[in-house]
Amino acid sequence: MPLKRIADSTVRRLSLYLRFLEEFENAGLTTVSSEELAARGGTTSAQVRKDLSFFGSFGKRGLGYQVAELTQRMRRILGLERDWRVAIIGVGKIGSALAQYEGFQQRGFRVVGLYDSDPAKIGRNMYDQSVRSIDSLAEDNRERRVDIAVIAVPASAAQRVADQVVAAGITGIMSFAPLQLHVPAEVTLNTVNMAMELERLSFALSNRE
Amino acid sequence: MPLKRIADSTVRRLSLYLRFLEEFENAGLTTVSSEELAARGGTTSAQVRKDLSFFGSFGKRGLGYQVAELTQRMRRILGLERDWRVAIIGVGKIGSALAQYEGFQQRGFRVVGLYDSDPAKIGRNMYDQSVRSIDSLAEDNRERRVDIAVIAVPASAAQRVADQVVAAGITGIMSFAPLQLHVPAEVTLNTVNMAMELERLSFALSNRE
DNA sequence: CCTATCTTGTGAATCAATTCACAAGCCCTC
DNA sequence: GAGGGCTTGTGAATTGATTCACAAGATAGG
Repeated sequence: MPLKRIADSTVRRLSLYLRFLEEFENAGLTTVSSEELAARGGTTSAQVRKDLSFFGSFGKRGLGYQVAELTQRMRRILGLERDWRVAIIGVGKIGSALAQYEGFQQRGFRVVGLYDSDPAKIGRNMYDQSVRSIDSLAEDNRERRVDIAVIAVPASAAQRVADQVVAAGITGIMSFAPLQLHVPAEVTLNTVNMAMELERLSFALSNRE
Repeated sequence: MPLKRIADSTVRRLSLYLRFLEEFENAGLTTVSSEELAARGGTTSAQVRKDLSFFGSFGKRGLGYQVAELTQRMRRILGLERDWRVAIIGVGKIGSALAQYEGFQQRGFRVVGLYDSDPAKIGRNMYDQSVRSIDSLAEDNRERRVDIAVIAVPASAAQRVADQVVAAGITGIMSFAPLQLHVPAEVTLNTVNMAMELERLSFALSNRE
């Protein structure tokens, strides 16, 4: 639907707007202006309108936006109207935290598989799933049809796991490994790098006024 | 040290460069060019040189950069030459994962306190620390001198906790709560929003060619 | 129906980030 | 110590993102 490439910063803000719209909806508001959305998110009304304008025109001049309608539009734009089938690879601390995270399931990200390489974990039942060997990923995926693989293994194993994920035909990856993964262009990769986030904070704290 | 405000994207890349430099150092390389650093990180050599130029000139023309020297410079720039005293607030799934995360400690982020509001957890010993009530944060901090509070509590409690953190005189916050926190300007806040990251991936997957 | 008051949607202008391109410096060889 | 081959550091040019500013629609009230 979008005519030109959408900037990453725009997508991040859309996600924020959706969060605020849900708040407003829960608070019983039926209508919201770009100014109100902007105030809630610490941005400007022009920014909000520009962001939305990439996808269409959803408001009424003089009036603002219908909360319920805009919420639904945002969900559609962000691809949240469908369920996503997720496999979590690496059932260590981070993997376990994610497997149990309710917000995950609630938003339509359904965990359909847990994988690990540790023989002590393989075969065990954890978080309502039977843990399987990473080596069975490709075979499993013939019927599991996983959309997104969450990579939560140590840095040293991450690239090998990523290769297996790609080989299994999974085209979405969310990685928590603190390094740069290499995947083919047709695979979409999003990395959350905790080390980088800490260092960003360290930099900011070290360079105040 | 930096003369003008440094862009967030620049700091993120500095953090990446540091990671690559450590790799190169482990591999025994003594010298590296901006072109090699760029190739490793999927950017351009001009970008690398421009990023570094905000902080000084660290290379030798015709030769490149000394790996060991540049590594140390990057550490200094990012504020990683000192230890940071960290308190983890909310010892649930995410908080526990972080408390046990070795990369955390290794990079000089020392966990000096665990806090929770659950009476079943308060007083217990977890991960080599005695869990304390969030309400004792301000009092504790008179001697604990925490630099960074990691907020890993449910969204509904996050703003209240943030207020307590600020009241305790802690000026660095890393939040994992999926909402926008409001803090005074003198407090540095960095938010990792998992919901946003998932939605970013969802958007990317939904809008492929 | 006309006027006053809002608020959107969007080109134009500004501000910021990235890329280009090249002079300047360094090493090595002869 | 002069020349060739590299690679840095940085102004200038370009590309991209944000902000400005205003015409166009919409509502409400008289």
